[in-house]
Amino acid sequence: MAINYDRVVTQSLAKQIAEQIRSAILQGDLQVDERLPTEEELAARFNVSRPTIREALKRLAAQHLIRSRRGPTGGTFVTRPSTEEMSDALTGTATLMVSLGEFDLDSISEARREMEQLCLGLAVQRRTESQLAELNAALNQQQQPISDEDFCAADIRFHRALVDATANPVLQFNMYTVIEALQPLTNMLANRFRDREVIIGHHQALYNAIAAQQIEPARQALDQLIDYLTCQYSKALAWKQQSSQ
Amino acid sequence: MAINYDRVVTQSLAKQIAEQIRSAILQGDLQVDERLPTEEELAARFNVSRPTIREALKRLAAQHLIRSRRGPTGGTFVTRPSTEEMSDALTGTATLMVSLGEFDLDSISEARREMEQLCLGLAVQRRTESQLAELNAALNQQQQPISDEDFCAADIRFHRALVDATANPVLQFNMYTVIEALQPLTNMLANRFRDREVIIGHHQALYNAIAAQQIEPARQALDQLIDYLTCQYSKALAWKQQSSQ
DNA sequence: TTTACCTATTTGTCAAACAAATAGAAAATA
DNA sequence: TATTTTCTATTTGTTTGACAAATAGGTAAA
Repeated sequence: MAINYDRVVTQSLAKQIAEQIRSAILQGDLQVDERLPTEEELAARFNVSRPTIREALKRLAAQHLIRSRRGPTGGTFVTRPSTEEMSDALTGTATLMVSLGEFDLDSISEARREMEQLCLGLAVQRRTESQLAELNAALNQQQQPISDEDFCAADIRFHRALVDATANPVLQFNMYTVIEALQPLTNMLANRFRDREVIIGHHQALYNAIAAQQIEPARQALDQLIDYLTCQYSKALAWKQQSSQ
Repeated sequence: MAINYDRVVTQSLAKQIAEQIRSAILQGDLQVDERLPTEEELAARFNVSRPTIREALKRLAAQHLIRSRRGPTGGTFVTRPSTEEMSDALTGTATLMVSLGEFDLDSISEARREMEQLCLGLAVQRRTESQLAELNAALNQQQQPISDEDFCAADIRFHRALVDATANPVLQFNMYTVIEALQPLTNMLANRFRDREVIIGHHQALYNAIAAQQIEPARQALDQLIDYLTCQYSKALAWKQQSSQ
């Protein structure tokens, strides 16, 4: 008769413990701001050493699930990650995927075009005066004699303001990936004065159309911007590939 | 005259070290599959203890940036995270955001409608026979007398197949957030036979339109599905809120 | 009333040791 | 000669035990 075997556990103790606590948090069994047992108590409960518990907790902290504080009112608490923390984590992930070649330029371009057009439709309807002001401020910043880094930061600022005008946090959250996934590629063009001029021109057209709440000119400006960027990226990549041979 | 003060560092050593290594990875200074110095060597280099190094490394491991192995050919290696690993991390994040109320139902609904309509446009053009087969298989699975969990899993399977038909990894990556962010809400409806029938009906219409490559019927079917789901969610939430008072 | 000091608690860091996993080399066996 | 078993050194995983640092709140002093 056949013998049944239990699955062999190859994961480290710390990882297993982290997974258990993570599941409890995601399932709502641990509430935000709830205090976990002390490290000593957790060690006793899981029957492991305190350093092992600490390794497990550091995994959770790295995922913005918990935070800790020393002192009599200290301890380890389930945390409420801010949207900014999550976005930073997400863009780091996206940046890694791009650098690993998981996302090719055509896919990024297409995703950005489609998703930003979608946002544009909502932004044209819903933009507020303060969001318009932010778009304008980013545009003005790009027109200054600023560094490549600042130009790129202003570029992100402009597109984030556009996405913020959708008034939809889910779209905002997702668009940050796409906007900043192109960041390393935008860096290739930021040093060229001519490219800056063209980008600023399209941004100006975008801004004008959004301000006037005219969807068609806005769509065309965005299409032309994405077309231009994709074309320049391709040229820059080809040139870079050729000059490195 | 004024005295200048250096910024006081309040972050733990482990976190600071993790951030430095993470930056090196994201900036490409550390390549995938590259082996880091041993824990002993890192401790010497950063002038800290080995347990502190281990805590830093566990943070990076939790973010799928490194992996480790014991033994003579062991060590700590920069890892190439799979798209699945990243998606799992992302959906965990999205699930947390939903449960924390960062994403309200209207925003989720709107984002899903807009983004899935976008994907639908591409999917109708690009779907392959095997993707159609996968859509059909998920649909057939939902029509079986299965558990609530399996019904929800089949629901995700159907929509993932739809998104996969866009042939765009960036859209796929982003859509997983939106698809699974609604997962806890779909759970509310999966136990009701009547709701299942309606959902299956819309899925059938979607499948038929995608198979026939007719965009308008596909759009209408998706709109009706999202409308139905949003309406039922609202009712279920209102009912749940009322019965918990 | 305000400021300074103190205490006990919890996390952060450390040293040292040993366990476990492991690739490949060497030895034993068929 | 080919295959299997054993062994070794390396690196990570885990533990024990200790002490440092941060800290909220209570108490004492000004």
